[in-house]
Amino acid sequence: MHTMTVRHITSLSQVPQTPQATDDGSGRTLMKGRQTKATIVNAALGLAAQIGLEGLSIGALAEVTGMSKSGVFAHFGSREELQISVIREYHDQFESEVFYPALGCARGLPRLQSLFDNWMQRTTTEIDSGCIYISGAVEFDDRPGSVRDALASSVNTWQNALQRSVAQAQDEKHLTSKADPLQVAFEIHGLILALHYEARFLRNPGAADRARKGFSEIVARNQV
Amino acid sequence: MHTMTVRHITSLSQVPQTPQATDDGSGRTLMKGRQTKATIVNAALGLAAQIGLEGLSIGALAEVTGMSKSGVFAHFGSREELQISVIREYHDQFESEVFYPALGCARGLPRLQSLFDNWMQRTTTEIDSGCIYISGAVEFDDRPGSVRDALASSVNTWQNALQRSVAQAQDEKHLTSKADPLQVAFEIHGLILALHYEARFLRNPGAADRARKGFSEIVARNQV
DNA sequence: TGCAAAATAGCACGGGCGTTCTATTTTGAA
DNA sequence: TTCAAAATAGAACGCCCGTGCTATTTTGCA
Repeated sequence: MHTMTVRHITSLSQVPQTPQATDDGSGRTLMKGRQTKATIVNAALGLAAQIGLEGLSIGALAEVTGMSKSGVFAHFGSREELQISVIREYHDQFESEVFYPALGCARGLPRLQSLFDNWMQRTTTEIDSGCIYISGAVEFDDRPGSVRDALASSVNTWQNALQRSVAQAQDEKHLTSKADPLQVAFEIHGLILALHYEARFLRNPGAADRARKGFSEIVARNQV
Repeated sequence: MHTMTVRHITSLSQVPQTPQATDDGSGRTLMKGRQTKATIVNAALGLAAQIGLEGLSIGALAEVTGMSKSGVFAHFGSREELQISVIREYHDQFESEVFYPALGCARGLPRLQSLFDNWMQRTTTEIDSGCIYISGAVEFDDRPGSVRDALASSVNTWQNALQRSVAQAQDEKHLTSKADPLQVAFEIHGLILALHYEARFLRNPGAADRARKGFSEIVARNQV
């Protein structure tokens, strides 16, 4: 029944020959599969933001993208790998929307303020669309495995960047050296989480203003 | 509040004859079903805290309680009703662990401090067990229905109590009248959410201390 | 243009889910 | 002790899931 075609690798030509591809525009040799995969991942990101990484199903994804289940599946090899791809995509978007633009501001308080503003901006749109860093944390907080690892690693990267920015603001004498970067980052994180909770779940108006006010209070209290 | 049930009585014999039960100890006429239901709900609460209200499955619950699936099911009539029962149970526990004990403290800052301490205490244990108000918010933030309604209503009850306590602290001149109770409650909520996120998901040590420190800063800033 | 390799589709599988229906057991007041 | 009602069990349902096969189509260099 199951004809086990044992692939004996005797010659290099049997190695799957991953063709290199110019990862974006028009340079030809962009294999169709990569574009399709990108399409799928984007659709999956939108879906996961709304219903969570755990809610993500290959069937639903196939329907959305107009493909067959197995066609979608083949790009990832497992549901876990799909989830990880989604996390990576989210990570990249977050980085390019929140982190990189802030590098245009001067080290210290200006950059910290920019990081927060960009973060607020993104969270505000996520009041409608949902946030994977937040929903994923709840879904995977005691479900060990590679998905959890990918998620935690991604969040940690961002937290470290935020803490570093606080420390830089201290170096630049914008914030008092007595402040604890971990404490400041913790409190800022809390404001974002409360914003997401109260605006997205409870649908309380004015949450964004309260988050912004909270941030300025934190800055004021830690100013030199 | 939930004892309304104004049954329109057309023929007494048709009324399902809900037998009244002494809801606790040994007073006889405690129908076996009620005890069993309570057992199930408790097991469900433990399960839901860990894997979420959405992860709750009747099969798993049957296995845990040593009953049959249909035996469990019969007590609720639907999965939604089971989830709502769990939310009610959580609500009651939260109330009796966090809210009521604080009423023993004097109105104003002492009571607010007690509310926060009790909340911290509960959240600390929930770093291991999980919190339904937090995971449920993420699971149901755009899934309308009776489960979401029950959850939001329960959370709102608590938020109102917290805001009221802040306002009382202003009345008692413990906090400045310039403070905004909504703002203060928002920031406190953020601290708890950050604690839960960073301790339960990221497993960062020291999060509880940061939450406590954050609270005392909020109080200090708003003190008269 | 030919043709291997890559991409996609189609189908089936085993398993868990909530729910329904019908039996059986257990309960507790008369 | 009796016996209806309450509580529980058992089996079956249709559904969707992830995944593994095998075919078929599409791609893009030689």
